[in-house]
Amino acid sequence: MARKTGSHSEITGPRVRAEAQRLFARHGFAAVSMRQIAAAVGVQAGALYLYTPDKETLLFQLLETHMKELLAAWQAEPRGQGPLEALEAFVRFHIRYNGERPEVVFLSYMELRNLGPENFAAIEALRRAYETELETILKAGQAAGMILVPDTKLATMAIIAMLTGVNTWFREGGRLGRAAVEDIYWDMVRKAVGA
Amino acid sequence: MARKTGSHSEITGPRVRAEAQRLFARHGFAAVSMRQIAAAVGVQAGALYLYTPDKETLLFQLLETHMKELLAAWQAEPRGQGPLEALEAFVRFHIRYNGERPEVVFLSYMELRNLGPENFAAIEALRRAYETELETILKAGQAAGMILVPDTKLATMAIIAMLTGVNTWFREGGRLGRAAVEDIYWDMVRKAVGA
DNA sequence: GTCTATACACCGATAGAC
DNA sequence: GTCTATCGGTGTATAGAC
Repeated sequence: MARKTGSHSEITGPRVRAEAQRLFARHGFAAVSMRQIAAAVGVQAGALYLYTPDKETLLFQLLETHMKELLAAWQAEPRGQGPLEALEAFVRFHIRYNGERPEVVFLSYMELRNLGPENFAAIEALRRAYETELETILKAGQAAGMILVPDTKLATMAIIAMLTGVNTWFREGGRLGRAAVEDIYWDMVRKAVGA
Repeated sequence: MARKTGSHSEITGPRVRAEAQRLFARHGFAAVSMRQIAAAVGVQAGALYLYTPDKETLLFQLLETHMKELLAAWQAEPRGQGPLEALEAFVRFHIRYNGERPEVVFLSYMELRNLGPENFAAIEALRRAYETELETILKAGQAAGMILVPDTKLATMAIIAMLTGVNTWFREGGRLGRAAVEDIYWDMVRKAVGA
């Protein structure tokens, strides 16, 4: 039975976050009003404040959830024994995982400046933790003589930028499928680190 | 003699663009008001409309000017004879040129969605022209057997993403100087394309 | 839990005086 | 060329009814 009003807390909360994510990604955080989010959810603007104390916190929770899930997913990702296998796993994981959720990945790179200092620092710390995962692999490979890069920190940043860039041009149904893109990027990364 | 009012057209126009660029880069296009820009310039909000028909056009002109200057600067850049020398010139040029104007480069990547369809298309065309410059080099190198990449288009996107990413972490006075960064990235790019 | 109504500030853009 | 004043609209967030 449809009804216009009533208790929907368990449904509305996730819907608010989903619509906010979609709209923020599409138009930008500052360009989206709470009224627009409410309209997309199908409630009045005031009702949003049952689920978030304010607009910035809504953004922060989207980003924090994403970063924590990203780290957890990488921890759970199967990877081989050596540094080279780990590097290949990272490359394929990053392309695949980010490719599956372009909206929130986009937000994570574009809307950090709309966070206050504490919230910003919290997301930055999670991002650094993720970068450290890759740098640790590169250092191990370097130590084992299986990788040769001039600087592991710069190689880390270069590889992540390169992989994240896939989201800016990849389109489902385009010339290349996801698997082919993974293969090609792994080939370039492997060569770039002298493996 | 200082005076509060008078004719300053030749000075105010550039100042409006400079302050808009600074504020847009710092806070985001949608988050900056015309009143803020006016205050930074030292005029009243209404006076801005002597220099731009509206806010979006102000953004567009910043981006268009930047992209045209980027293309012109690359055309004027000295480069060697072969594809490998041209690739090295491109890598070093991109890092150096973008590193010198981080604000407008940031805008060019972040604020495209605030343009209307025609303005968006115009900037996209300029960006594609720049990407084509690199892809042409890669194709020539591939044809000459001096470069081996699985896909020149993907290699183009990967290299540009990787190089542009430098701006996200590079800080003047950090561990590495600009020249060292150029050297390191050129080393990684050279290896990535199998040269 | 959601609604209606609203407080209060700010928005982009324009008109007309000087 | 710049100012002051202002239009019509929208912003986030809250109060109180149900």
